[in-house]
Amino acid sequence: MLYKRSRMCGGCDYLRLWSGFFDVVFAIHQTPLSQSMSQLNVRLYQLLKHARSLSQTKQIHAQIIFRSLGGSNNLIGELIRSYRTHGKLKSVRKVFSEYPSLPPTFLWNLVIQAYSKTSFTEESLHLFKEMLLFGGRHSLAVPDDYTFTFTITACSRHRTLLAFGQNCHTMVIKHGYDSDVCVGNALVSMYVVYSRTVSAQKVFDEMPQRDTITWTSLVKGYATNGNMSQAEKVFVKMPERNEVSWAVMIAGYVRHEMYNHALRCFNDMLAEGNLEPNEAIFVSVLSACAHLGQISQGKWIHFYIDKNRVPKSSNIATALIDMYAKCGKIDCAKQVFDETNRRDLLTWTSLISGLSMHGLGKEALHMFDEMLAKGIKPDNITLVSVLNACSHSGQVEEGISIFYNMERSWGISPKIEHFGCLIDLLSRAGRLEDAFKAIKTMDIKPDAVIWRALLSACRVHGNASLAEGIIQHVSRAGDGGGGGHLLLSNLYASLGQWENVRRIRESKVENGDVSTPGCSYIEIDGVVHEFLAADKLHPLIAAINSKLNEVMKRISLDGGL
DNA sequence: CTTGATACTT
Repeated sequence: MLYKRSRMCGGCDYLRLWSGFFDVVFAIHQTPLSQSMSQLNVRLYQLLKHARSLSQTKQIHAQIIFRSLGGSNNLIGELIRSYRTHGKLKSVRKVFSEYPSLPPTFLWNLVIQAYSKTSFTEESLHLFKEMLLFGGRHSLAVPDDYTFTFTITACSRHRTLLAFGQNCHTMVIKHGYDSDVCVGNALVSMYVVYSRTVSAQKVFDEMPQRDTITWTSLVKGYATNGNMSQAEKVFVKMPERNEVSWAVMIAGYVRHEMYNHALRCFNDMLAEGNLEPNEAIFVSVLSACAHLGQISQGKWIHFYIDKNRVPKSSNIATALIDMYAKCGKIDCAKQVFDETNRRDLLTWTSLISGLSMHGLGKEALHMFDEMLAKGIKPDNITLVSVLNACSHSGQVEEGISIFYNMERSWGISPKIEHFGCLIDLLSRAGRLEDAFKAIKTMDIKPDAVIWRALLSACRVHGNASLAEGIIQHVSRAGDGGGGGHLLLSNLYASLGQWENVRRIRESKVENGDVSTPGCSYIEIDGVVHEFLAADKLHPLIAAINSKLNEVMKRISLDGGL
């Protein structure tokens, strides 16, 4: 039976393993059972450690049961670990519950860890509580430093378990495990997840020993919950940095929209020359290039990736496609997509979004159909791009149909951004009344983006009376929250009521409500140009504006607006 | 006998 099943599991590496099985069977037949037990144990343990497939794990499991080895800690532990790596939590649980006596701490730890890495983190904590009950009576199952590492990690995965994590922290101190580096690291990163930077810093300060992970976790804390200059202060004090430390800094700059800093940090890392950038770093840096329109740096990174044979994971491909598309090189984006072997949802989505960004709506929809044909289900981000594509290529009916079938076709309920796309779609097509009606029947509260889409269409189509109606509707609905001022002032601006615009702008300044102006970048011949909304600072602003006017004129001639 | 902690954007 063993022979047949292992032949079925296939693959090249199984041969070596199969000869292992053969040795085991051979050994069993050669020597008396009593003498072969410990050898058998060692052999099965080795086999489990190198098992490559679920089927192999199951075969060894069968041998463990068959040879009555169910009480060997090392075998059961390795079995649990193996089932966990295959995502078979039910099997993990079964092996654990079939342990012949009260499981020792080591096995509790493995099961708690197995759940802590999944979305069932509560189960880790449930097991931990159960363990505490047993541990009170049996010294066999008392939690140790590993147990706390796993439970604290579990608390950081789920966003609602701060109190439980704090209880663990108390127990850690009581048992004296707070001097353990890994426990301390788990605590620091847990407090970071819950934005408790002060607590994270306190744990950090009180740790008797720290390693690179401790320092990196603290840097991450300041980079996500504080500002980058605080993160920098910790970063420069670090005794040693690894790839993750740099990744945390670069991603922090990107999160804070400090794209130039991100690129500088990346170059600093390369200048030190002792570490190779990894996938996370490439993804962040490419995102910075995309935001800055820094095509030259982006191309250089692409070249670097190819030259160093960095595997083109779907994440890297996605970042490259996005970078090229945002830098205006849609052909390069397409080429990267064509060269990517393992396309997933993200790769497809970034291409569709890039095509749509470039006004190639028909092509975007075509790619969307191809994606569906490959059996890939879209997510809400894909659908935003697809709806935008419809909007930009005038495929109104197609867009409406996609919008109203989102729920039924893919189980995605329309969110505010999808409504925004729908309103944009209808507005651009001149169906202003339909758009207004759709907004009024929405079950989500419309935001400024949505009103702005409709209003700018009112302006384009010269429909002042509808704009008036919208103003009345908005002030009746009392939509003052977030961007309300801006919205109202845009409303009046679109009606040409400049007195009202001025009144709102002034009250905004009095309230100290200063919004940062929109900003965009483009790189031409190696020079990055920066433009702010209503820019007057660029040296060539007069020439740029006259060109812009010319473009706008030609658009209105061709587009028949 | 044997289990640990840090990273990515759209």
